[in-house]
Amino acid sequence: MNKASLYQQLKQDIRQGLWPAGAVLNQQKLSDYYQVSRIPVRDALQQLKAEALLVMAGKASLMVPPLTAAEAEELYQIRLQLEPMALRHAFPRLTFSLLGQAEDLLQQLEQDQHLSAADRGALNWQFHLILYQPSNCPHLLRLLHSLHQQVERYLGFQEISLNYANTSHQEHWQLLELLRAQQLDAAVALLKQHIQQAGELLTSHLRQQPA
Amino acid sequence: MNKASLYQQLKQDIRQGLWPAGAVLNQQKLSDYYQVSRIPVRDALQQLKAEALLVMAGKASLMVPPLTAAEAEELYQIRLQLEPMALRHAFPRLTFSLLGQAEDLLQQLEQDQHLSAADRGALNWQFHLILYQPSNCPHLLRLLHSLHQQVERYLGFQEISLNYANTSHQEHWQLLELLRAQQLDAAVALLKQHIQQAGELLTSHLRQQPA
DNA sequence: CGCTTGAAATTTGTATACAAATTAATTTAA
DNA sequence: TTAAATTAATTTGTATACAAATTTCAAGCG
Repeated sequence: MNKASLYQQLKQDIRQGLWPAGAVLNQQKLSDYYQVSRIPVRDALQQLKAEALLVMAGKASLMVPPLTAAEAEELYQIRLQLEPMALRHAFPRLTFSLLGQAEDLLQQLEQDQHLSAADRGALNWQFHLILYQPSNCPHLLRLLHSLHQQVERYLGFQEISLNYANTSHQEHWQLLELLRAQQLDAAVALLKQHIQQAGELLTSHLRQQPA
Repeated sequence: MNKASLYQQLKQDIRQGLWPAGAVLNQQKLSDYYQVSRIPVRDALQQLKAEALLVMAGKASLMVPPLTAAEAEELYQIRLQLEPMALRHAFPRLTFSLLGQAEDLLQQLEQDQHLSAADRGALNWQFHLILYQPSNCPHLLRLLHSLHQQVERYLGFQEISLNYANTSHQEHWQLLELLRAQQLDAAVALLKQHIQQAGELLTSHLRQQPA
């Protein structure tokens, strides 16, 4: 378990609820659990903190942040501003090859019935990423990646994940269709609607039964 | 020199050109220079890397990223999407007291003739931050803070900084005026124009004489 | 002359030990 | 009984030492 993989493992374990929202992670506990010294644990923790996947709890301890409707809404609103921008920048350099890759992902996402919520989240982001990659905007992509990772924590609930998936599949196919037909404005409009809808679904769910 | 202050010091030293664009920072060199062990150096470096104030150079070494017109443009375009959003969210909770604080900052920024480029950058961000704070969007604010820090590296050139300041002072005052008059839409429009203009000034300068 | 190969040097990653700080628990006073 | 203060426990921060990896550089080959 080296530095990079410890970071990945911790991130996954947080997503999957091993360290649930509100849990305080101290270095000793983690270094015991993962069988490494505190140094790589510190590194991983700090990186997760920088990505806001952990937050300060008190003066010096780190916590898995609670899930709140307010945060979810904020994250989706930021996505709503940035993803259309990414799509616009990428559009001129989108190739049929890329659209094909995106299509493959969609099919996989639809057909594989027994995917975990985490897997679905990852595939969903890969789909979007393929469309945004050609933007040649490294900072924007890094930022979006970070946002998606934060959002994924909210999709750990199977119920949400399923609802989410069903309503968005159709929109995903439509999006590809519009892009293939060179209908940028329509595609952007659909993307906006898609994000807004997903955000509203999630936040309304969270407000009904707070995590 | 503890962990937090080492991070601040390094960041400032990068902004001020002690470690110039393209420089490779290795832990040994820094730990010698700042008279601390490599552990806190590692921590600071990793944090700076997470904020994209340092980038990977090769497989394991970190570099002060080169300044490019393309990056500057990207950063400003992201700001252009996010800052209007922040202002809109903050608007309902903007008080005259806050507007007054912003005014004080502007005056300071105008009157103090012998401010360093770094100081001007910091004050400029503080001005914007006062207006965005009441948005109650912690993620958005964190993100904008990070973007501003990256942009500040580009304002180290006194020539740019001065030009920038002169053209933007008037817009800053106007912005406050519109906000005080509850003219949100006009204020947002002006803000957009302000950011776009500043971005274009910077990128055109960079394209003329690459850093 | 350029390219690959391999070894030496440098640099990063990790463990352990100890110092400093924070968190908790317990005592003491109002 | 509650709240403040002090002490004990835990936890984080840092230095040093060593292992693993990367980078550099020079020799060998085509």
